[in-house]
Amino acid sequence: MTRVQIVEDDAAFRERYAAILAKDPSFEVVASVGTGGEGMALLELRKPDVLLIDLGLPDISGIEVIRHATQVLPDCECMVVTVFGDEEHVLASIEAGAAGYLLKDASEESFLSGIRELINGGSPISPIIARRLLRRFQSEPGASPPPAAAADEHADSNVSLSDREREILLLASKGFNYPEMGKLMGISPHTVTSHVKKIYRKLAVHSRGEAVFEANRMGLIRTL
Amino acid sequence: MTRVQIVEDDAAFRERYAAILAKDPSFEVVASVGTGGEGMALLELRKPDVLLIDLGLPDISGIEVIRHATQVLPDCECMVVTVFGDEEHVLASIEAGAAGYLLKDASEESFLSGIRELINGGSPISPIIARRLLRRFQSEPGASPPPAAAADEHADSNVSLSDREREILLLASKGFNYPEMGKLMGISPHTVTSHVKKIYRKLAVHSRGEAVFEANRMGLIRTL
DNA sequence: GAAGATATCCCACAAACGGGGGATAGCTCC
DNA sequence: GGAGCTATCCCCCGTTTGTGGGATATCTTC
Repeated sequence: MTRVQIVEDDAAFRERYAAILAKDPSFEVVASVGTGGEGMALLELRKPDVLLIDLGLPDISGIEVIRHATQVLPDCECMVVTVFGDEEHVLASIEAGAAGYLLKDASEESFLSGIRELINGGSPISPIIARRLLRRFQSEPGASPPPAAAADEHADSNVSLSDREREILLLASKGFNYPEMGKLMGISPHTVTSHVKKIYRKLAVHSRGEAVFEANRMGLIRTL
Repeated sequence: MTRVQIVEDDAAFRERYAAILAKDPSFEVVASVGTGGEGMALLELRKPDVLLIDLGLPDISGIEVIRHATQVLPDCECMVVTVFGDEEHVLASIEAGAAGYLLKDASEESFLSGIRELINGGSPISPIIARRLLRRFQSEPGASPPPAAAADEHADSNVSLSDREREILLLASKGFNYPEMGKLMGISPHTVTSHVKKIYRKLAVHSRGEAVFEANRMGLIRTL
């Protein structure tokens, strides 16, 4: 019998988790609360084997709860279930002692199997999260190449955009939309979207803001 | 159409992988060999999108093949499929550039979904492997830069954003959408839109891309 | 001359965004 | 006490974006 505690401020999600867990009789939800304060208080009372923890809690950060849990209940496995996939949250959670990290859009099956993996000593991690972790790992071990921005023509950090792509990126960074860019460049708006798609893949981003940010960081577009 | 190359010395496994891949018409096995030498030679000829690589090859280590692949085919995703779950192999693979790490006992579904995750920018990792990675992360305090906490007194060039606004701008630059930002900050998505509207007015912009660009130019957000 | 990379065009659809309202509450500064 | 600012929340609605397809035409490159 695996005792599970849920700490998640969204009642709908709490219920969803509980419903999923109810499908496996080997799970028992011993606590289900909406704030970090309640969560921490209940940890020592209910002594769960697994803690499902959201990061965006109204009172304190889920990170704090994880830290507390690993201290007072070293045998309790903490699984983060959240919408946040950014590096800061992931790293902070793991450093605090999280053993698993799932995104909230995980399917029911991966959710259940995730918890089973957890109690079997594994660390289920959403692939998107894992990629960020690996990136971190790859950059750490070796001497990290200093980001010395050589302002040369070939200052690309391994990504190279075509002229057309760079041009579009610049226009996008100035707030032009597809029809406007098309007009300015004398091509169809559809073509612009095609280019943008390729740019996003090359930069590994999924939105304008992110693309401009990354391009800036990589020195692909000049701020002047 | 995703081009897959298989490098695995056990013919039975090679065939199994090919059979599984055949079930999804969007996959095409462009090479399937049993030695690292052959594998490296074929990489540049077949230019696969995904490399399934075993570590225990007869001639050279799969690690070498990965290293070679990431150099000559930067866009090719390398997925290790092996029986070795020890830290050395895992870390070496990842440092060499592996993007995924599955154990050979993975189910057919997790195998297929793993490859799909891979090409979608994720990193499928067997939970047992992931646990070792996390342990590594936890033990090595490492050079994890402190999360960009707080508000420095930046010299804003004539516009001044409130703390809240700056915070949102930073999140926007990292590709978060409204619901995610709301969750992250513990406020309603509606509130986020309100802030964004004000930011746009202050910066005199009308889109994410433009906002990030301007904010960058004005030194309101750091490119890190 | 076949293969690759690039640029071009088109369709379609869900999700996200931008901008227009308006409202309550707390805080500061005069 | 009231004006001004910030933060918070909500609705509506048309536009834009992101992303999946697929297609043709260059122009190198091998």
